[in-house]
Amino acid sequence: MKFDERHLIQLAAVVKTGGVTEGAALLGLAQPAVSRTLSMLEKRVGEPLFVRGRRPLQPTPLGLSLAEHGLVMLAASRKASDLVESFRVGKSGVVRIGGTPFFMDALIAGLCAEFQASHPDVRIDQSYGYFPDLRAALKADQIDLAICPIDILDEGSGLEFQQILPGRNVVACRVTHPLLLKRRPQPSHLLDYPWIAPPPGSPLLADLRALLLSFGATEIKIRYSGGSLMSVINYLKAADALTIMPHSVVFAQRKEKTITALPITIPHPERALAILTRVDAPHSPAVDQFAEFVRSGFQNLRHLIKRHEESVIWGL
Amino acid sequence: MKFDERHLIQLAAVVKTGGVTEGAALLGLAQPAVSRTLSMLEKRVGEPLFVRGRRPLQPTPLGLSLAEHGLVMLAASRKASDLVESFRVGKSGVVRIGGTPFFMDALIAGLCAEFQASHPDVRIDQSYGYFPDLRAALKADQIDLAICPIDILDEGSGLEFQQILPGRNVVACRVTHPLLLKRRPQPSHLLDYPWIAPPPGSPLLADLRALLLSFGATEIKIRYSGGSLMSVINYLKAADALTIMPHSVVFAQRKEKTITALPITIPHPERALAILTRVDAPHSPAVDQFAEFVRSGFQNLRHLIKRHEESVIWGL
DNA sequence: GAACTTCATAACGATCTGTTATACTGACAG
DNA sequence: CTGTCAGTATAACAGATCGTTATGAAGTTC
Repeated sequence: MKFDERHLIQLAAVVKTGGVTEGAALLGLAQPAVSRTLSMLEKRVGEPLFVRGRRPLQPTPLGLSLAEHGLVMLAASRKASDLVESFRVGKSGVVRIGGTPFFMDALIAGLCAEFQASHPDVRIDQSYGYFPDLRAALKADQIDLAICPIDILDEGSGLEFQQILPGRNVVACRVTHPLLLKRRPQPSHLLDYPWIAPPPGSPLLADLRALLLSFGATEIKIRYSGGSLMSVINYLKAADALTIMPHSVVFAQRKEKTITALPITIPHPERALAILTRVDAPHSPAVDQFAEFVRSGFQNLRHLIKRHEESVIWGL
Repeated sequence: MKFDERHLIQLAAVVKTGGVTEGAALLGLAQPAVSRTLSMLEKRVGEPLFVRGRRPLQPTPLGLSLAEHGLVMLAASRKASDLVESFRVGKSGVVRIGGTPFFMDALIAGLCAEFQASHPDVRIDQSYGYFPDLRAALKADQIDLAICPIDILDEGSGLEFQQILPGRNVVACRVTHPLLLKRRPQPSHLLDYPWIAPPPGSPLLADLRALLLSFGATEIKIRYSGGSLMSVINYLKAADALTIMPHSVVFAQRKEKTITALPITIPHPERALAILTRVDAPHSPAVDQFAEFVRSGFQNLRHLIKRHEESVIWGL
């Protein structure tokens, strides 16, 4: 006995509403269509599904049981419809993002949480990597979106770059670092302290090498490397070490009052934080929504940084 | 976005099996039918449901989510089919039985349990009543089956009677009753003990009156009445009282060694225990199965009683 | 018992389904 | 690189089914 699922749904509607006419209305059908379905079902099943001549229409036990299954289908069908609707406006789906560890940990994770306040049914799968990996992952359709610093000369055939934050590095240290007591710390002083190197593969690592060499270091004294942001921060909290970090990452930690940036200007890398997407990516509303959210989030961040620095200047 | 449920089921089958061809086979369809459904779905939804050119066919997140709903429907559909199959052979459904209290309590309840060992999905709704109520309940389609003693002259227009046990009453007492010590108790002795009367409405009540009067009682000394079987048994356990009961009911209690029948013959009532059904009752396999089970159960009981009495005689 | 509501049936056009036949595409081997 | 192979998409068609309107039958209510 194989059923047409639609028939069971019609049965369920009739049982639920207690009448053929009402059941038909519930499904947006004309009454005779449903009536015919019921007759057909009873003939196929060979058992009465309703007690005839009773109003409100009373189902037999078998009719009732069958209707329950129909109701399950009706609910599933409705859910499927809702799913597509919410997917269309970006309210459901999956967003697979990849990015460099520091940015992800310091900035993106929090943004994800904020995003899901308004998009609770969007799942976010996060992964880590540096530009070459991320580019490959994008092209292999393993991620929808990459957030990473790119050199202005990086070529991304088939990729779209959207710059969201200018590249700007600072030297980070704990808030009790002795160098912060000097009115105008000199680059040469920096070489007196142990250094933490960013993980291999990070563009920051190259920045650090260039920086230290420009300060006249003959050899680079690395005490610790390879840790994630949390490791680096915890290390910094416990020692007068120094490291190089994107300004925005240090800025995002300002509330914690554990690390800060030395008031010393170092060269801008020719680089910018960007959102990378495939130009031929399959359209996904949730991804679009998330990307837009990240863009506006970083725009706010830029303003915050600007105001923060102005207040510091005025505060001087 | 309204879906044809069948389409979602086809989608689910394809996702589940990992291929259009296999999915079609799972549903007993040709491959092009399913292929067309998928194209149509993608066009309607406006989003890709599968990553093209991948084998095994890989669904997009949206495709996967939709397929899950389809799977729910497929499962519900299968369950509905199974339900009808099991209903057809009487393995599921509802059986509404009514009967006289003593028989129901002593014999039928246990039979119900035995029946459900082989028919676990059949629900049994039990209610109590005497012949007039049961006949009315049958005609009003409130019960499917009545089990009660009927007078041979009861007319049951529109009802079918199936006799399952001849009428035979005994005088019941506790196993320690003093009358059991007498070799051949005389009817007159019976009047020396207090009597329990069956509930009003029970045909046993009339039997009791007739019996006592035939023994020469001028007035009927009733000490207790109206209780269910359990009450009567518990009363009997605690006093040297007597009562009248169907032999089968006393017999069913033999294992308990609490009550027994006095070895004294009393007149057969012109009555028999029967299964009553409406002749125009809607066909219900579960009811048929149950009725057949009850019939065979009582046939066994008859044999048991016969063998038991033979052994008692040989034992003498 | 009359008015009213609800359900069943009939007839019909449009749609959709499932089929077979066939062309296309990606995967794999030599 | 190319031929083969399995799997998928497309085309065309016959038949079933759906949903509709119109109308008759049955039941409920006052």
